[in-house]
Amino acid sequence: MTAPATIREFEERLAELAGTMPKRLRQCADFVAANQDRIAVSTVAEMADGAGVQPSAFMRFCQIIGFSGFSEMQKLFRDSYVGGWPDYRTRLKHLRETAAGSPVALLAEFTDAGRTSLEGLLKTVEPAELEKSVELLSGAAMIHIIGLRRAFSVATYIAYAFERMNVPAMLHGAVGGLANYQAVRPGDVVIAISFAPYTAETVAFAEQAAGNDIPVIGITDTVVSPLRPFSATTLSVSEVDFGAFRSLSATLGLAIALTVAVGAARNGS
Amino acid sequence: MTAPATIREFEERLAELAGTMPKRLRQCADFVAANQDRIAVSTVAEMADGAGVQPSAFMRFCQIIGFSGFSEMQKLFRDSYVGGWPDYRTRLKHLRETAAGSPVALLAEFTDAGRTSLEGLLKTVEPAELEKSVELLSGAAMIHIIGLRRAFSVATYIAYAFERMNVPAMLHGAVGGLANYQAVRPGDVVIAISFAPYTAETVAFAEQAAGNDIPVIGITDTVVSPLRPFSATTLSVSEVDFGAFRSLSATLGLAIALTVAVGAARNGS
DNA sequence: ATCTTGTTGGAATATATATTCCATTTTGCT
DNA sequence: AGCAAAATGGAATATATATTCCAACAAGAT
Repeated sequence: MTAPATIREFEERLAELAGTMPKRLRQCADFVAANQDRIAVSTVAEMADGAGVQPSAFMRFCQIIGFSGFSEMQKLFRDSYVGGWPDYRTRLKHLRETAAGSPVALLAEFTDAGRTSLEGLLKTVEPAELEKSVELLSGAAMIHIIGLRRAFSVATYIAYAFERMNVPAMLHGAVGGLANYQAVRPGDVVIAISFAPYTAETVAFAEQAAGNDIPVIGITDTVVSPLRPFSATTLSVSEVDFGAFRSLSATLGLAIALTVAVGAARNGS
Repeated sequence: MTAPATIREFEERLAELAGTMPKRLRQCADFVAANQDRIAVSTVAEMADGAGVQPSAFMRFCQIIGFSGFSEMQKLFRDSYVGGWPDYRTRLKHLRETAAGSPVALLAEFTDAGRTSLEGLLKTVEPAELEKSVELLSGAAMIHIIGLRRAFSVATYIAYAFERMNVPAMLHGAVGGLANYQAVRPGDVVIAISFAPYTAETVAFAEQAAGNDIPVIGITDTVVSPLRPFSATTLSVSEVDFGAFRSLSATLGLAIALTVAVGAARNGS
């Protein structure tokens, strides 16, 4: 068997062989596939550690792919590295100038919008509010999540993350756009997510909850959000939008941080 | 004299000292300035050769800049290349130790992860594949979207965006985790989204579609993804993740770009 | 249940690479 | 031109890193 001569060939070989590999080698394959760019600048020991295997196992992996050893494999990646990939900034600039109108150019724009949004996130979110939210959610008997239309993906992600961490949570509005008002009981907490133009159902749900003295955590964009009056605490996110669409990157980032913090707080740590 | 801690600091130091250096060291400085990206993947011998000096001279150069030797200097460049792609073992540990009490620190971690993921997006997505995807989707009679568990939020977002742009699309698995295999008909296109550990249902759906000659567009993470064999075209996204949680920022960015591009193509513009 | 084949972990070894040292050469100064 | 100081080249050494090997173990077949 001959060694792959290009990265593409390497990828093909990897995809082809990965399925038939035993456990440890499979770990190597997965790690390598997910961290291709590390190969050029890492030692076997580092790669093996990252994949969670012994250096000798990683060595075998290289040989099964067709290289004589790690060094030969690394050489392929080092060669392709030199003169390759410019950094993010230049790449973005280049795409803007040359690829205008193409899907990649769009991708670049949304990428940049998302990045900017994320950078703004730390400024717009009040640490005190965030901490209060975590506290409220940590003590909740049940967490109700509502977010419709554009905010629905965020709601589903929060629901998924809570489920994964064994935190009792319920996603409203998933079926038939209906919210189950009656399911909200004393001791529960509501997370309401809505952005301009605010969905009436979400606001109504928050209002109803607030009326019954259920604490509401609002995830929203502006200070004039209709969610604010009904919220015990509000987390503000401002997304940079490109054209008529906004990238949710910052909102998702906030959602994950919130859920993980709550999960950590509840699961004993 | 202390070693530069960042590339920027290194550049400053270099600019400051280059003027006062003797001939051979000057050659090193010039070569390094012009070939910064080689440092991470070259040996002293190679660098020295490139600069036209002896290895020992290059060694002295590193020390004059403030490093203990070449290895230390190389480390700076290697680290900056993997730039923030943290090996998640250490980060996760760090997170457990320090951030448990502070949600804001968590938020900072996740925004950082999101930012890095987004920057990586421009590298991992193949322009040609993206264009092919847009083309396929533009001509589709109906677009079927499947993504479960972690990928579900992405799927819902894509469904929402298509709906907004009057593109006929159908989200599978939303109710009862069921996919409606029978709804897929000739002329349709499937978007399948799955990340490690890959959800069996998603893969099965893609397989079924591929078997009936329905083009599948796979949104996945690595080249060893089980989605790949069944996909007419694959869009790769690698997210930085902390154990079980990943930011999805990059994936959503890709999803938006893809849907908007398709929307624009279909709605005449 | 026993054997065989394949897989794994870890220590031992080989190799590549960085680093130091010092004799020699060059440069700058009086 | 002659001296002192600095710079240089190359060989010798130290260190890090890749690579191999084999004993222990697990999985599958008979």
